[in-house]
Amino acid sequence: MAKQLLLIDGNSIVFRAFFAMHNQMEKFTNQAGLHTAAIYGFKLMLDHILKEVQPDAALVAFDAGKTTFRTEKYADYKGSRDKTPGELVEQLPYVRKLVEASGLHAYELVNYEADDIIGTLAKEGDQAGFETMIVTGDRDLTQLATDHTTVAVTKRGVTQTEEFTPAYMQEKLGVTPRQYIDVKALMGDSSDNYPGVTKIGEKTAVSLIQEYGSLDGLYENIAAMKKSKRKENLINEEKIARECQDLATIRRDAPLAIGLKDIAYQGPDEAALIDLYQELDFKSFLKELGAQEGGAQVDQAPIEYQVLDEDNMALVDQLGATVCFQLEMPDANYHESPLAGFVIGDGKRWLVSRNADLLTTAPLKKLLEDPAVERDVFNAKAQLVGLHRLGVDLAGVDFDLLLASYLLNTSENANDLGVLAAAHDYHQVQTDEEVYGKGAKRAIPADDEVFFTHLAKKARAIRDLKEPLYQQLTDNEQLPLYEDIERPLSAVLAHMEITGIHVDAATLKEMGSKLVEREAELEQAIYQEAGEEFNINSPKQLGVILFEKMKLPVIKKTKTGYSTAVDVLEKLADRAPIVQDILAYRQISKLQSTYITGLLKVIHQDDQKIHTRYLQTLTATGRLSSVDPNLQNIPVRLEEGRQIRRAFTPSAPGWKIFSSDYSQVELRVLAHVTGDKNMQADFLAGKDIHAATAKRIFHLQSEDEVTPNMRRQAKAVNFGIVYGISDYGLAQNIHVSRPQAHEFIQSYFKEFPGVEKYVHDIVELAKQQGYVETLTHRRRYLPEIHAKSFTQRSFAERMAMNTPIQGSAADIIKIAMIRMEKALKERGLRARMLLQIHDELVFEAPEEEIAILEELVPSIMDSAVKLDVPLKVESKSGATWYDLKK
DNA sequence: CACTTCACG
DNA sequence: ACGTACGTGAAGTGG
Repeated sequence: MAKQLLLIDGNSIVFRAFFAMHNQMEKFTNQAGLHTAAIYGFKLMLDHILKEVQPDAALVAFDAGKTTFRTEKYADYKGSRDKTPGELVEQLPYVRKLVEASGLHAYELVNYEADDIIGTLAKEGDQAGFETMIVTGDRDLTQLATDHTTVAVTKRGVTQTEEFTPAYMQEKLGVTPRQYIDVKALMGDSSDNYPGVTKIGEKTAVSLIQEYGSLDGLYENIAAMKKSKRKENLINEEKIARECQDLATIRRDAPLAIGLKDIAYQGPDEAALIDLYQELDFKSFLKELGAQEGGAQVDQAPIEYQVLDEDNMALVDQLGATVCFQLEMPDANYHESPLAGFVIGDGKRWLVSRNADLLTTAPLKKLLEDPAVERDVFNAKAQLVGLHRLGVDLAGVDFDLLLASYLLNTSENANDLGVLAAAHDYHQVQTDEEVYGKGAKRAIPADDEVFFTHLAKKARAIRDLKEPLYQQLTDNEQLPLYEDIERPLSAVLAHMEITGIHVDAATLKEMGSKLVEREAELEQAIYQEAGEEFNINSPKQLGVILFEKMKLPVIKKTKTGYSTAVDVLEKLADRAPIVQDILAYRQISKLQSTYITGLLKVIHQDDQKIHTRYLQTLTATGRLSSVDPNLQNIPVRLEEGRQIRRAFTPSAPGWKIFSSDYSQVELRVLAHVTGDKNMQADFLAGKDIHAATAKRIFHLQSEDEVTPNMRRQAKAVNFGIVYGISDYGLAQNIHVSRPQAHEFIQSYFKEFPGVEKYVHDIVELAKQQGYVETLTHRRRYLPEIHAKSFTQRSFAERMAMNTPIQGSAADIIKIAMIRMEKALKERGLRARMLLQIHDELVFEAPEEEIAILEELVPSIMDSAVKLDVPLKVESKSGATWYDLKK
């Protein structure tokens, strides 16, 4: 088989890719704000063509600059072109990098266009017996087609092409490739700005060339041509036609410094591609490489380890005073995950085992429980819980790779050691997904070598990343956040998770059976009203019933169809009785599936408790989240749902549930960080803040004049400020017109000038430094603050306003939790902290300790930090979580 | 696995 | 003109 030569017209493909993806251009930017759509499109084209042609030699030709021999000869050549957009120019260097990393040669030649390079090499290819494929976005190159050279011209996108061979050109255009030049000479080319002969377009040009064979043939025989205006033009403009012919002719003898022998194609340089994709944020392509090559980017060099067993435990005593440790739990839920093995080591030696029970034996248990040993881990909280299951009390941790990574960049919230290591440019450890697989195929490898190597490399990664990450925390002024807040908090959270909260299954089941009955009634009523049975839980089917069959007005649409969300249904409620029933059905079915069935599934049979997991390294703001199950969204707003809380009871008779929550903590933080004197004055005076806000923005004499509706609106404005206000959002929320909402905001800013200054300044700060911070220097990067897209940029601006507020509130309660845990211990109280719900702490305690908690908990919470306004804490207690009373 | 909906702060 | 309130998790549907 003949050798294959691939020649790509770089500039024209990049242009095509850029304009093909122009409408989604803003979706394709990397973190640094670089546009990447054209690079992306180019990559798609490249993949496509490399699949079709397996080249032995390949080259991408680029234009060297604006001036070429053509512009020297003809000043107007390409003179009408618009300036290349900046969004495209910035991508060109990356396209070259992509080309080179993909194993193709890139070439340009001063004074020549890419076409000429391609023409010259195609000729060399023909002579050397190659089969050549030329890929371009420019039809002019079809003149290069021969029996051994095919010209693929992109159409519409960049991956679909039309392939021009001499035969196809004859059939489609009626001329040969060589004749195509002469056709162009007569008709001209407006995009390249050469005119051709007056009044001759493509049709005429083609028929003339067909008749006379060529431009030369035409002028040789022109005297015999019938007298006409056209003949006159042809004669008068012969010079132009000859010039245009010269311009249209692609050179096949450009003085290239390279030849076919220099452009052998040997496949991609994966490491370079990975670096490039990382810089460009091409996640899907990164994934492809990882999947195809099994993590080729990871250094696969072996690591030395020793397998521990009962007989060589003495090795443990030889470890130094600083050890990296990991109890391996393959399932995310470490309360239940199998304990697959462990690794412990000090950098000199890595000891591994599949037998987690060894950890309960003397030298290892002692090492883990000795406060004098410095232990470094990945996810201290998980290690604490896992070891607790073995009866080992991990005494404390120095470096937690997961926690440190999260603080350095709260948006990089992966939960996998390999992924995070790679994010810190460390490539000597694989991800769990790579080693263990995913989905149903996920399993601990049976092969000792594979499993132990992975464990040892994880431990080594913890060790290798310790110094650089500590250094970065220090540089960011985040060391106190790490050492004084997050690290101690991980132990507090572990303790809360292990303690769990008692849930009475019988109560839930009883509620469940009542709900099932009511659900069935509503279901029948809905079918009746609809006149047919359908799946009420399917928004799609429901949409058909409501908006097609019953012809109710469509208020809002989603990506996929009609919206049937609450706010829509509420607007339709008085038009058809079915809507009320659907709302009621939804409410009940939510309670049933999420809160009755859902919670019953996660009550542990041995202790009748639910043990949630708090995710400490997930949210971008610094809040916790709660999973398996989520105990931070147990119903409270509506009475029917609130009943669920009856099932949450103390774990011992004679005990009670106790809860304290911060009152308006986010607004107090707002008053503090903005320094707004009016808002601070209202808080210092102990006022009802929403009423006080209403009095100010509605210009009332006293708070007595505030109507409930005014207070409600003021409250919404306060929330809006915290969320990063917009008139649109506020208008939606309180159902007023957008100008009206705008008025509210202006009035608010006038009354609270410090707040206005803050929302302006924080966005500027985010733009200037690239991130915002909370009270404790928790950081959130906002690269999209520079986005050109209004939507994206606006999002980032609201995050800039909201994150310091929400995040500082999170800081405050975290500090309180650490102090609270300590206080309970110091005072020898039996009370236990069970739940954190963002601004609320829930405890259980013996009845006789409730009075103590009523003093202690608020005093610790309200003194967690010193703000310019007081923190206010309210407490309640009761027999169950439902029954809490002041 | 994406999408929609709805529970919480 | 653009077109959204901030931060989460779970369940169900349907491709």
